[in-house]
Amino acid sequence: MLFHFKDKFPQLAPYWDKYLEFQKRMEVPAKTVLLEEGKVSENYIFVEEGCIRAAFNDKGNNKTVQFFFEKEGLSSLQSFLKNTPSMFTIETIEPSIIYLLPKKHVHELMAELSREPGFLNLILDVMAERQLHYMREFISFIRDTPEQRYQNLLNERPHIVQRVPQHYIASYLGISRVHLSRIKSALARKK
Amino acid sequence: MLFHFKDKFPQLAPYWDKYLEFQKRMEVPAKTVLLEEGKVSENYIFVEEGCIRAAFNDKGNNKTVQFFFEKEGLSSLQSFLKNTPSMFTIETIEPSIIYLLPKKHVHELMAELSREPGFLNLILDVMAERQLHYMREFISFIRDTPEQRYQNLLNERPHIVQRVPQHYIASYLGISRVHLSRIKSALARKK
DNA sequence: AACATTCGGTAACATATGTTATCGTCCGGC
DNA sequence: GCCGGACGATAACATATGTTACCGAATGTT
Repeated sequence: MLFHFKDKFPQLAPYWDKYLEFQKRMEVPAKTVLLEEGKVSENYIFVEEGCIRAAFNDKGNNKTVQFFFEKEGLSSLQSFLKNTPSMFTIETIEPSIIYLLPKKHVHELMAELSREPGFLNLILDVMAERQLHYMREFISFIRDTPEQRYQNLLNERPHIVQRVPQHYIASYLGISRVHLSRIKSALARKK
Repeated sequence: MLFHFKDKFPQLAPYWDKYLEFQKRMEVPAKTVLLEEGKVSENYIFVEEGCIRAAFNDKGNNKTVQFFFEKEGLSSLQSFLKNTPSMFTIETIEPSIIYLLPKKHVHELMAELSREPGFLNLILDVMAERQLHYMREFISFIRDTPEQRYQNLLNERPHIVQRVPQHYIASYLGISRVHLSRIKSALARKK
């Protein structure tokens, strides 16, 4: 949740620079596991270049729940905040350049920021936005058919469809890869 | 998100009592609309007695997304925090006793609390928990069949199945009322 | 160049789910 | 006590979706 602040609240920029030195830069190939399901998250991850997915194992099937691209930050929030085993594996999709900021420094940074006036509203905002994100995903399952969900993806986040292998997208949409393929050819025929 | 604190963090109790006088007590019959979809949320709602649902309109169909019971508090978070039109209608299911705390006082209360040490971590915790809630709902759609989702509901939140009319539950599970009825009779046959 | 691996398309079949319609029960208002 | 509406079960049929299996293209490895 941290580096989202950087773009949105430039007035806090000095803090980021101060913590730059603690970040570890890594250049990794595709399919590199950054955090394994069941282990405790130790780093906040910032994507400089490339793309990453969060997934979990369901009776032998690997199911993707979220995608991250350049300039986005992520952590397994629940694991990171509460020191519990992560529900997800975090894995690169493309060869990527990432920065890791150890949990210890994240907490220091948070402590410093909390003294800044307006920080409470800031964090409320950021957390509310995240909450909204998952709520929208949830509602979309109640409201939309898989075909509609795929179209939403095409309209709202086309970069995902362009850069992510199709079978990851299928599990993210909650359907089989065969059915996603069917949906695509049905859409192509309509035009 | 406010009155969750009351049970979990008794050390903050004085604050609640102080704001008691600003709350408006209401005794309402079933199917009373407390907030209409499209309008801006003006009150934080606390359920003293009874039960409430949040729902939205989808092409003429009414779809329920969440249930609330006694001693729970709620608001249409996004509408409440950002003064935007609510995505949901909030409506009683049973005859209920509720307390309304106007937004103005909620903000005052938050401002006071933010001076309390440890409040930041507290609110981070509460927000993270809410986020987790919606994330789990979302993941359940990716992972589970409707039948499994119904069983989860039975196991984890049986009070919902007991007190809420079945067609509300069907839309909450993302299926038709007919199919939920089928699932129930299939389960009954298994035993 | 041969080869394995990953990825996506398609077909055929089985199963899950939606839609519409009908019926019976329960419950509140009159 | 009668009536209408809300609720839930069931059937019959249509459609959506999963599963398995096979093919071909692209890519990386040796």
